[in-house]
Amino acid sequence: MSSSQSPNPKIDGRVRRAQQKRRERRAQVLEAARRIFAQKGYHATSITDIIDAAGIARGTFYLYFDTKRAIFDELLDLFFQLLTREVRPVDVAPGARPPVEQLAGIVRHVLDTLFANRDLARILLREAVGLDAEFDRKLAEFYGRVLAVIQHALATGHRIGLVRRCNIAVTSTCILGSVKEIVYHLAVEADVGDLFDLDAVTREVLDFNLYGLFLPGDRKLPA
Amino acid sequence: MSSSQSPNPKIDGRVRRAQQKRRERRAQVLEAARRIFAQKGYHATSITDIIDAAGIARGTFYLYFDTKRAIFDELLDLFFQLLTREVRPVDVAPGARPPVEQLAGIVRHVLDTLFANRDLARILLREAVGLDAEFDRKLAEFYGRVLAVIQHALATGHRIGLVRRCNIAVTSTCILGSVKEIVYHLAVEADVGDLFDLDAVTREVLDFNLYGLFLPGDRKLPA
Amino acid sequence: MSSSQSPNPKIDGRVRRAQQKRRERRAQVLEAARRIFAQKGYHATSITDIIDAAGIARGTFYLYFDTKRAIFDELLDLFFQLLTREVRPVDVAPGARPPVEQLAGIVRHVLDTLFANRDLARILLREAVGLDAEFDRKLAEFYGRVLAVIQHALATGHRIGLVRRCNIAVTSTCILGSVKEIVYHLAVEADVGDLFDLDAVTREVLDFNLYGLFLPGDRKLPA
Amino acid sequence: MSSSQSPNPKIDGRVRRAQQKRRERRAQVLEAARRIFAQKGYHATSITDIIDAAGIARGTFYLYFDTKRAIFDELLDLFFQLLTREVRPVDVAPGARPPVEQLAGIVRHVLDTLFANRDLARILLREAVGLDAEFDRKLAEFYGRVLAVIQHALATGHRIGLVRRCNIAVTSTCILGSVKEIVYHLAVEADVGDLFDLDAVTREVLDFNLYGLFLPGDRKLPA
DNA sequence: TATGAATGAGCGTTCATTCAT
DNA sequence: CATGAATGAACGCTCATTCAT
Repeated sequence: MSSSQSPNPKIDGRVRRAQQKRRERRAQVLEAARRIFAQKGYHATSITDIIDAAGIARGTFYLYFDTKRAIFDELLDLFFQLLTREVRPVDVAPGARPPVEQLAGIVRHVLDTLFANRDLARILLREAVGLDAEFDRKLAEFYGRVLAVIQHALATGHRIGLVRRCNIAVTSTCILGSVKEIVYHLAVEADVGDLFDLDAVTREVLDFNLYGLFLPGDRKLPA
Repeated sequence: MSSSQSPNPKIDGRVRRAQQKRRERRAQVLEAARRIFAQKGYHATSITDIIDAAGIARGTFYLYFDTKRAIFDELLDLFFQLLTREVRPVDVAPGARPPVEQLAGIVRHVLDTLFANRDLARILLREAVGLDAEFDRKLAEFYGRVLAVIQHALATGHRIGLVRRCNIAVTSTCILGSVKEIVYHLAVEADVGDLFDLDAVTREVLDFNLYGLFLPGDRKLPA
Repeated sequence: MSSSQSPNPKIDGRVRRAQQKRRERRAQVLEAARRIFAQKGYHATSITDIIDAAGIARGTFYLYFDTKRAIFDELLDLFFQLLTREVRPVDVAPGARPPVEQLAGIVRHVLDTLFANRDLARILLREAVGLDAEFDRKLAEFYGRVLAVIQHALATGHRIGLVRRCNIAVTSTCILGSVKEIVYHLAVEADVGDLFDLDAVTREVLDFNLYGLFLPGDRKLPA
Repeated sequence: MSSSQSPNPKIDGRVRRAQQKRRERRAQVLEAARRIFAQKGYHATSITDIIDAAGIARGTFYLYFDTKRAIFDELLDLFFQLLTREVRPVDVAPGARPPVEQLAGIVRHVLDTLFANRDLARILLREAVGLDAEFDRKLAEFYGRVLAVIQHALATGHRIGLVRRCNIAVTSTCILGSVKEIVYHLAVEADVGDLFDLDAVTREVLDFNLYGLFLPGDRKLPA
């Protein structure tokens, strides 16, 4: 019950091998573009830079990608997928792991992933900002999804009495901002040789978001 | 004891009026550039866009600014000054206003200023990101100064026992990020017609940074 | 017997003084242009350069000269006059000074004049070359006049049996060339501090043109 | 014993043909530039002029030459080589051809070459003069080499008693000047239809430089 | 499929000239 | 007369994209 059958398995194999080769070629160009975009930024990167890095001819590039913009979009979309996969609502069902543990896990995963894909993170946080209206929409959509997850978590926290009352829109934005800034430093500004204790950073970020700055004894609002 | 005397007040007046006019002209071009840069971004903005918006001829632009880049720099530097003026260490001397009130004042001022200069904020947070190495340095320096103020405040808070122990580097980055993200939403993403209760936003941001998310009763670190 | 009479001598004086001032202003601009043109060349010299050097405003320049090209032309015309004045047919009338002495005098005068007006010489020999078709005509006319004088002298020399038979067109061109090249070195290439014994140079140039290179004993044409 | 072997002669051929085509294209642009530069001069020639004459697109020009200046330099360098090849010290070894015959050969060759490359000669003698400091250096170097050869010849002439005593610096400059001026007339000023008996011109130039103007009998210096 | 020569719209910048004050 | 702000045509150059081979 295969969806498509061919009377000629020999040609099938040839086609499959060709497609395989094509996929590899594409990946090779994508990889080169990622490196260069991260290094020089979108505008400063020329098609020449990419094809030189990929070791292909000018025309070949356009065999795999429609425009310079298209390959950039694809890189970002890839990264969006990578990140979205990790951002998942906290499970508050009975018997689930403690929420805070789950949060720690998510944050740790996000930091790990970003750090492992510093190039893409750099592109997302630096080069994709202020590119054009079309990209703004895409970015807004992505961050909107992230915010929705955070907001859902806050609302759940309110419902089960774990989280104090607050303006969800503002607070979720603050949380997103604090994480983005940490990621930015880790992925963009930190020198290559810098060593990070990602566990410690994770704990600090969580602590900041969960407990704020004040000591428990001072927990009174300003008059 | 007048600061400067001229034997020819008539010419003096003429000169003064000319300088006045020149300043106005400059401001007019700067204003046009601000609008366009905020709207289309640095790269998508052409000199033609700016002079069309300013209603001047091509050559006139170069009478007031050396290069396209120079006028952009000037806009950003202006904004840096505007912001830096407001970011000042918290005063913990006896008799000073309560620190939290001071913080509230600073945050409120920053939000006010940014909101009143949405174009510049948009340029700072979107167009100046990932522009080039020279601008990166400038930006890093600015945020470095802001971070230094936050870190100083945290250290002081530790010393006087107001703030719980934490990793100052990570925590200050989180604070900066939460404020930047709020500003970004207010200045960049919010629709023109949106109404904000800046007081309420200020309060929420402060609450988030000071108290975090958890209810007092839950104030225990995750195992 | 004055060509024009005025009923108002007071206004006459005023007019005369104004014209005098105008003439001085013109000379001042011309002098500045001469300096700059000689230094930087025609194309590299901007109107800004000239008015800065002359200490006048932009518009003032166009009060005295129609175009950048016009002031350049005027400088060259001035120099043409200066030189033409000195280039005069040799007098072979009985009782006149010996022809060779006259020649020595002329060459010496030309070298003196050119050396005293190195700026103008530099402009004539460097900047005016290959400027445009219109100027080519002017230059050709000037050198044509010089050549005519030389050719006349050669013809006269032939007639009175002083000069050996030769192709007048070619030989006069050689003579002009040898003098031009000497002038070029003196006026253009020589460092400011260099000292020249103009008398010695004059003698050498004359010797070269009159006697050529060969020793008398070798005076036989190549087979 | 073939100089290079390739496992794929088909590709080799393709590469060779492509290089051949490239060389032709380059030559075509160079040729167009030569024509226009000679006609209008460096400054009056625009890239548009060149590409129109060459029948190529704007970008194509920059595929073959880096800047407008670079193509001009290349033309001149080409010509420098062409000329330098012909200017060679006179051989005075026993058994060598008579020096005067050698000189005649050199002069004849120079005139031939220049006349055959009138465009380049025009560019060298007109457009390259007073272009900029960088080019001045280049030109000075070239003429310096030519002068050195002349001076060496003079010194040799003195040594072997063939040439009368003279100031070598001044005399060599005169010789250079006389040849340059002849070349200038032949290559730059002469109308296209003019006919020259280059042999006759050569003889006249040599005669002028060797014997000067005076008849043997008058060979006495002015008092 | 792969190539790379060719394209041309578009850019930022300059500068001789004009003209209202 | 003198000023200098304003003008705009023209320049050299770049680079994403196309297409014949």
